[in-house]
Amino acid sequence: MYQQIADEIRGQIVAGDLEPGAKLPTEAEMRSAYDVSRETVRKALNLLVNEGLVVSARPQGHFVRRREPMIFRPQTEFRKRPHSPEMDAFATEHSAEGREPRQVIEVAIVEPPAEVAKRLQLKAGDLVAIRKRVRYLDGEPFNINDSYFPLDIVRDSEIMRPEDITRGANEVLAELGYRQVRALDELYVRMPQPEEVKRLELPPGTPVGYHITTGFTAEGRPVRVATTVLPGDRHVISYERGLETPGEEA
Amino acid sequence: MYQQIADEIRGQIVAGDLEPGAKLPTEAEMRSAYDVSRETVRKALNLLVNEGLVVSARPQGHFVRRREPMIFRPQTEFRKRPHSPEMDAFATEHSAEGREPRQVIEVAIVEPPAEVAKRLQLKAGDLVAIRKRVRYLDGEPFNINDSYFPLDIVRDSEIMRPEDITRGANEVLAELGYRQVRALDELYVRMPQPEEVKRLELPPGTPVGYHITTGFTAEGRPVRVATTVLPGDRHVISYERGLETPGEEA
DNA sequence: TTGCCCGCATTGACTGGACAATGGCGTCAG
DNA sequence: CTGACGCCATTGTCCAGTCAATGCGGGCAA
Repeated sequence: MYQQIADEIRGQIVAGDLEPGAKLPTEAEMRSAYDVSRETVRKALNLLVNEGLVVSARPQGHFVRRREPMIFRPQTEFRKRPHSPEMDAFATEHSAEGREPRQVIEVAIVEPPAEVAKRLQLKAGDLVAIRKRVRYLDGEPFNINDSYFPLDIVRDSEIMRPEDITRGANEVLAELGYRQVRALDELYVRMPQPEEVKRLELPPGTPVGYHITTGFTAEGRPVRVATTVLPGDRHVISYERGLETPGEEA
Repeated sequence: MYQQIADEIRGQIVAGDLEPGAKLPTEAEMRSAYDVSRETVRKALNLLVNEGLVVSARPQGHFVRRREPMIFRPQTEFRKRPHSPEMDAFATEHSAEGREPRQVIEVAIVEPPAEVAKRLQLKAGDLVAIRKRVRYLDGEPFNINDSYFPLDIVRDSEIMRPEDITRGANEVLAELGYRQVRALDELYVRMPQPEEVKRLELPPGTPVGYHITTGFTAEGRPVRVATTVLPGDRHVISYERGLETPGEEA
């Protein structure tokens, strides 16, 4: 029965009868409209909230959720910065859309999590340098980006300083003799962990993409692992590929 | 308070104290353990269900959710089939992992949805051929893959027949004179629509990746749009890239 | 031994009620 | 006119209880 209520409202949302930002009837109104108890109405609303269609703003009511994703291009991070050299890759990508970027950088030396150690082919006890970044757009948290480097190759380099690296960390790695020529990308789709919910201020019903890039040198050594947590409501992941002709084999 | 209960159980799950498949305490047990009402316990469980950590099997109880993703490689769909030619790209990719693939194909001529028409650069009223596929693995639905082709270039071709195309629809397109040399991939992360929940038998708390590929010929004409709905609990999206050196510009 | 049926534990759905928290808005005082 | 205060509509949290649905497993009959 609460499913039916949810279905009806969901229908109005997808049909456009209720536009993004529109206010839904209050619980009391729906209660009398459908002649059910308040808890039943709330269950219907809870469904829609968990589907990411509705947000609740106490005590204003429930509203149809707005959605304005930005474009995330993993490839762009490796292109030459076309414009203002004082902006890093992130700023360049998004400032064009008229929003103000900002990022908070933290640097540390840690034992890497297992999934990172595996991809960097480290032995137990090996340490890594980690650059943790939370990126903001117009003051709102946008994504979390953590880059891991084997400690022995970045020790004392610019990468250890908690400041923007204008020309990109990848260029610094190249200057150190570890130019990346190949990357393996993996993407998981899942619900966020509570810590991610807090750091990214995610409303309920917001899944995230968890993107892991491993960068390799020409010799095949992995020298960088970057993980990005991408809130689904703020991102489109986009990339371009050339296609192999079916005659050749990789 | 129900948050605290959820936190505690979540902690046990991520710490590994509760292994995948393990049975949680019953609602009654938790009710007396925490000395709260049943509704409060259920609210905590509902949180975990929507986070994708727990599934409920009535009337057996609640269980820690299992997760065994398969690897999805958009690039592989363009490689020459290395092994058994009677399997299409999908079967080849997954049969190696010892599971039995199957797919149901449907072909139709329709007016394309707006997001497809836009990518195929069609005029209003232009029709497309659509190949709708639901793919199964070991009898379980795995993903939904719909491919759209401009009707004028595939009319009367093999693509209109609702059967497996062993050598791949892309090869057929190439034989028709429309070899694709470039593709644009977009990926959205969102919660599934009710229809997708039904077709893919998605448990609550399962987000999906919505993958749209547009294939272009050397002349720059889009000749194929493929959309794939990828349940987050069954997929890892994976691809490899060569990296441009920062000296050159794309 | 085999097969059927029913009980029972467990979760799902719904009700009615109570109190708390929040933020806007109107009112009132300075 | 301005600022502070308090009302109030609305959602959040929690409780106690009732009945329904489900599937396993034990008991009973053939």
